[in-house]
Amino acid sequence: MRNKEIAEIFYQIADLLEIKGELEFKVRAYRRAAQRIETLEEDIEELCRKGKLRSIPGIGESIASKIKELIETGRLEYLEKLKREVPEDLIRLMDIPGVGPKKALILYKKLGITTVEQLRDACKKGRLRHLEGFGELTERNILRGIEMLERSKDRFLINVAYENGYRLVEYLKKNKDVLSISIAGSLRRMKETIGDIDILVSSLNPDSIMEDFVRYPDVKIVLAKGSKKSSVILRDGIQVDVRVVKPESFGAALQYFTGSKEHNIQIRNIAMKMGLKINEYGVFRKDTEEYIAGRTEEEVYKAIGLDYIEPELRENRGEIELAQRGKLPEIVKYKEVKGDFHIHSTWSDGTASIEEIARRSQEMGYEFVGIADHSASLKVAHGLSEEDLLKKIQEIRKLQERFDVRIFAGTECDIKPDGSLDYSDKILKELDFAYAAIHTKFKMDRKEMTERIIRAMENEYINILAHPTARMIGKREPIDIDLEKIFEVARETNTFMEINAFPDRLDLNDVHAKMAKEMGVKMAIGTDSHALDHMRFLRFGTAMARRGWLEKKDILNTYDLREIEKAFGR
DNA sequence: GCCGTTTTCGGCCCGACTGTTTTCAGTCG
Repeated sequence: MRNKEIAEIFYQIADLLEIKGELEFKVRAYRRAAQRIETLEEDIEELCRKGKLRSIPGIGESIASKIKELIETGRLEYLEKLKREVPEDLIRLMDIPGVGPKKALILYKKLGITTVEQLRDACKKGRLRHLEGFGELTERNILRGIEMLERSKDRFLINVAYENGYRLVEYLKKNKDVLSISIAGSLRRMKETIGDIDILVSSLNPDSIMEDFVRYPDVKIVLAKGSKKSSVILRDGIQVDVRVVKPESFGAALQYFTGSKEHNIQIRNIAMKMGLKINEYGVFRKDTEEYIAGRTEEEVYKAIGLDYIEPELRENRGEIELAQRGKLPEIVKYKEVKGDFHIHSTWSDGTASIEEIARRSQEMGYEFVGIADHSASLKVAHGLSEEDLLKKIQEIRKLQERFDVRIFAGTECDIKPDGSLDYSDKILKELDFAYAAIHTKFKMDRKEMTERIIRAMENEYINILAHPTARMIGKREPIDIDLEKIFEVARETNTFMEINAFPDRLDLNDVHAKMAKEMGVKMAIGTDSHALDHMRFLRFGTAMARRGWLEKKDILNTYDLREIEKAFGR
């Protein structure tokens, strides 16, 4: 059984226990264990065999024996028993915003409701309003919640959240009562997908901020409006929460609302052991309630003896321990990424000419730009014949005379099912660099697919493996490959792994990038732009690199031109 | 259910908003 499957089962147990009204901390213990398992790097079956389950924090005697039972028998009597007591379907009701364990249980006990459909029907017929703790408004809210759930099943891609978030920040900044303002939450941490947007403001006049916020032209529905917190849904369907705090609490609140939750729990534990208390208003002495810090985040971290931790690192993946010892990595800065390797032009399926791309690159302050169009066999994307590729190289050489930005002539060469390449060595050699990429036959078995990719990487003219797992967020599962093996070969052959910055790819992702770095593999960021407008996605690739703890030296895009040319080895 | 530099028992992060109440439970993050 995979880690994720086992984690799912413990999440399920937590939900069922919660509906049953079990002790809150027991529920939390199961959730914590599930989360640990989900984010575990080692294979849980392996740990189980070695009898090391108990070494996972949050897993004690009881949960360890349940894991063992699951792995050995494929089922869990405890879960079966729970399901006999509480209908499994009730869990789904808790997905509806506004319905928690208590309401779910009442709905089941009083009206026999177990499914979302039944609940929708009961709301429409006005059957909920007579229940204790429910009213007509509750019915309407639940109906709206169901609608929203169905509409927003998927989280939002980072670019959607990023653009909406920063546009709104610019709008709010015009209010003269805004003293400081920042994005918080998962968007500030630059997670690959975003549930909702959090914005934090410091002001002495919160009502003025909230008035402006709910009047923002893109607001579709106002969900809540108070002087400390308000929530709306924007036209794009994404929810935005704005919170207003006093200036002396801004840093503490920013730290609190940036999360992640797991990171903050750790932070609070450290504070607790020091006799301190951290909440969104500041750091306080536990006994006297004396205010110690809170105006800036730096202050908050310093108060508990930690170096400042960049938002992208705040996932409780070991950053706190390193911050305590002053050993945090110096992660790559956004401005250190000096160009983009992966841009499609009108020669294949891009919408901009090479000249336009070069001009835009210069405007963006790039030192280099890589043009990487599709290869011949990818007919749907107008892949270039070898003949046309030579013409394209000529065009680039000519354009180069008129531009300061270095234009690298490249390709995104298809890897055929047998691992051979779409272009001959003779023509690959003429280019400045070459990507290899999988665009066909995604469903090969693990061994075959891994060998296919390795064979391509072993070609001396291939420099970068494009979007290594080929996943598309919300659309396509990653291909089945042995990443560890691929990273080993990458290190041996000096092949760079791409961090594809296109918002629905983000491939390698943060976890894979971290793993690659730890194995000594270098990476290259590319946007996979098919239009000039896509070129600003570069930031999302850098974000994945930062989330993967990558430093400047790990990323080809930060090298000097000489070093890049040397790395390409032509 | 888990855990331990104050604890093998008694804590476990904690506050805001909503809708229902008429002082608070439920939900959320």
